[in-house]
Amino acid sequence: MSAIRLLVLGAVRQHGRAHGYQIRNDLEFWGAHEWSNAKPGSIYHALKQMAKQGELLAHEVAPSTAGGPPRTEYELTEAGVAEYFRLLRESLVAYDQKMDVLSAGVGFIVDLPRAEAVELLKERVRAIETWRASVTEHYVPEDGPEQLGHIGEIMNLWISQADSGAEWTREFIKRIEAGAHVFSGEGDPFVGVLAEGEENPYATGVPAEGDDD
Amino acid sequence: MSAIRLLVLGAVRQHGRAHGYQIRNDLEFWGAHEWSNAKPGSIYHALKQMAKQGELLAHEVAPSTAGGPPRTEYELTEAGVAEYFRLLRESLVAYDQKMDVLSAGVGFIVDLPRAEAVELLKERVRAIETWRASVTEHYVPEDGPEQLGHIGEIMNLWISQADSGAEWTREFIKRIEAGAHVFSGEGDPFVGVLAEGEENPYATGVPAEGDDD
DNA sequence: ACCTTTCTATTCAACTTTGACTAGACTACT
DNA sequence: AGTAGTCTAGTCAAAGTTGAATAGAAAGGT
Repeated sequence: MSAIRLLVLGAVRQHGRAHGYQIRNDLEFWGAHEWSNAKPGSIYHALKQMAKQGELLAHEVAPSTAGGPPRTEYELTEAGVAEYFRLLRESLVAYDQKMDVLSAGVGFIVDLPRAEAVELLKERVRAIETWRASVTEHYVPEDGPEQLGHIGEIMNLWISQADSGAEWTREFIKRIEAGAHVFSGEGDPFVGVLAEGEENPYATGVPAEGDDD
Repeated sequence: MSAIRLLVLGAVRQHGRAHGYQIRNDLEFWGAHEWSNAKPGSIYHALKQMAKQGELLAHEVAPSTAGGPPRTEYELTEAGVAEYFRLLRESLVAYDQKMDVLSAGVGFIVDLPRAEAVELLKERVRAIETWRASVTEHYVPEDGPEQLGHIGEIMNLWISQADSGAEWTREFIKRIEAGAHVFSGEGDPFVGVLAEGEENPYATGVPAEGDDD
């Protein structure tokens, strides 16, 4: 699973109704262009695809109000909302070391009730621990990991990343349990969208230096 | 950059001459199906694409010796060798948090001289540190990261993963400097390929349980 | 008034990835 | 000797991703 659908669904949902360019801007505002494959092409493709599959409803809209070609606005259908929450829950639980998916999930985690968020993250920790156990058990030869030669270093790497991921999750759980952030049904949500016309303080300029990927 | 080309080039190179199914088996032997997109389709596609681009030379080979359709064997061209080392070096230095690329690079790191390996890994550490500095500098508002709400948690996550990646790299460097592993030009290399007919102790069965991705 | 740049919004072709499918040959059992 | 199962080897259509290209409108200079 890639992060793009979750991101697009979540972004459209926050607006109620949005066109591609708005999504693109929001994702940039969240820094998603840094950690996900949220390029224009992918966004428009996801919008069209999900419209075709009935998760989004496409409204044809007159030539845009501010220059450029006419734009299409999208809205979540019921199926879209269901899919959104399915992807959101999955992104928080599943450990497949896809950081972009987890990041997207964290970005929308406050759409869930606090208790469920904690529950999902705890399940995540368990999933990581299970993964770790199964990997160390299956991939370490009886005569010790040295037998793997430098290939064993890859295992080291993955395990260290898994441990650090688990540790971050535990700390995050603690912060949530201590009352951090505003979750679903707890009053004014933190909104991470740009209002029509609001300027984006983080507009594509982060890489300023360090642009050498 | 995806890891597949590096993996395929490296695997073909170790055999001297190999067909798709052999590659597929090697990658499975290394556990690459766990941490990379090395599915059959991708492997065959990469082989054909690179053959078309002159990095591999395709030999048509008679109906296989052991059942199944006729197979095509591939060999690295000079351009292929150059591309292999280019990708290998890039994979070790670049910090774009693609674990599969780094993993592939580590898997082939011993094809480089020990000194160069250390040099590249040190550059990697520097790249991570630069990335970290630029992110914290650009994305933290003046009034503290709390202003970002739960979005700030994503930054926490990325930074913790970066730190753990840097730490692993430093430890790996230490081990190499202390003489671990056998690098290019240091005698019998550690070979991670299966000989014709040798059985694969790690054949697709690792997920045994924990298969729920 | 004219030209250049920038912003808005999207499209497209080329490439890559996915997962299911095909199909021949050997293996083991009844 | 038939046949169910598995191993070998690869293909293909559908989906996703990338990066560049398009095109109208407004802003800003000369």
